[in-house]
Amino acid sequence: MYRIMEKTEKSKKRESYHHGDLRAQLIEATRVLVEDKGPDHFSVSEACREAGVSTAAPYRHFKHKDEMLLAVTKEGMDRKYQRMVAAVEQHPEGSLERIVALGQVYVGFARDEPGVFRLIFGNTRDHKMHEGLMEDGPRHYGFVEGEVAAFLGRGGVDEDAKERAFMLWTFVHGLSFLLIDEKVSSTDHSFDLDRLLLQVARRVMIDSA
Amino acid sequence: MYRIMEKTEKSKKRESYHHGDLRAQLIEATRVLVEDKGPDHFSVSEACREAGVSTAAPYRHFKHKDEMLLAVTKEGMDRKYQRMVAAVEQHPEGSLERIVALGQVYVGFARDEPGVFRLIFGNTRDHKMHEGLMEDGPRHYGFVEGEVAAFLGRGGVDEDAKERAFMLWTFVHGLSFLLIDEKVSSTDHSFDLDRLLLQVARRVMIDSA
DNA sequence: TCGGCTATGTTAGAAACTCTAACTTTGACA
DNA sequence: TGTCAAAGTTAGAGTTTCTAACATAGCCGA
Repeated sequence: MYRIMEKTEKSKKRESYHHGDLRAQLIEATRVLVEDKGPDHFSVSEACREAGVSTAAPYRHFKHKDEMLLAVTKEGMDRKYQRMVAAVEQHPEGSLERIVALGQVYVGFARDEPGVFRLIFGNTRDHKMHEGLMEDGPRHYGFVEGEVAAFLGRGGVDEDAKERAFMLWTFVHGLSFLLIDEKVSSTDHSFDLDRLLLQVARRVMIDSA
Repeated sequence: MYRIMEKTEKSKKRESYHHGDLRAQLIEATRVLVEDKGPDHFSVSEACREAGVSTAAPYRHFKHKDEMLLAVTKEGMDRKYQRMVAAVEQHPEGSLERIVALGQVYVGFARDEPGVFRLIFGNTRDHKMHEGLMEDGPRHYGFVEGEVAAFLGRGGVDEDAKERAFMLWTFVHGLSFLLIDEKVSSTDHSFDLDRLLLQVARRVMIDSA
């Protein structure tokens, strides 16, 4: 699991009245708690205890609890996107490996940070409240569609490319949740993630429309 | 959305001290609230208001809040399973239509009862607390594997059948969540569920291993 | 250097929620 | 008919989110 271990100089017991870095530290505390207890068992109070401030302090930085979660969500989406871009760059343009790599990052992120993954893709009605969050999803997905179209050798993203991209998304999305919800044991000897991703990528990307 | 409208004779304002049907009525109230507000915004107090009893009353029937949700979960799984069996029976044995029908029920259930669907497949660590709930999942999934094997014309469920069944599950699972989480708009003119399910069923079930 | 403004802390407390304890009612059954 | 247990009730402890009113201090202009 993803952990940031570097602690700011004021991480424990500050001596000044003002904290100096509270907003960032609250977001980080929130992220850790979300991973530890799950998004629905996260409490503001606990984050405050963690950061060593009163329970009223966060409300100088966030309108309400959900805004803290949204901050973590946003930050998580950015991180996930960066991983996707980095993964793709390691393979030649238009190759199937790029597609597979995208799937690996998707599932990998879910397993590394299930809490944040849930925030990103779970019940997301309140994403609308966050500035820019609603735009990130389609933009990131557009990137995937572009890769799919590139593999197919099309000029642009046509209907067929969209459909195939959607099948792939659906697949890795479902797989991610089944894994983090422990509906399927990844330790099962017959479970081979890379093989499975390759299988699916082939079945979806190759042959007739 | 699924609604039970029949009201028991004591549904509103009972005159007797004892309720008579509280357990069942609380489960039903819980189910409705879970659909209306989502599983994580459900509160025992509200269910009590709904049923017209004090907030302490449920604790005669359930150990804690989660046990009420588990009851709804269990009941939902049973209902989902029945729908699956019923759907399959409408098509000839070993036909691809049976496979597609299973997918339709899966996604259909998610759309009809997103709240309960989330309970069944969401963060399910506490399913262990419920007697029998942990066994239901594998049993229902075994049924699907059987159908897949039947289509393939195998004697039993071999490794290949298992892998294909898993791909299908993963797909409909992901699709369900993307739909109920509004990551993809089902009203999009290019979105055709039946077509998509058939596409995927073909790609997964037909041709080389 | 000083005075004040504003950002960012604090404490106190309201309202909601989960769950327990102790009490009450009532149906069932010996 | 009398008693017990099941299943309600009220009271309240402890936690939570969030607001209001107050406190501190960093910064900035005179």
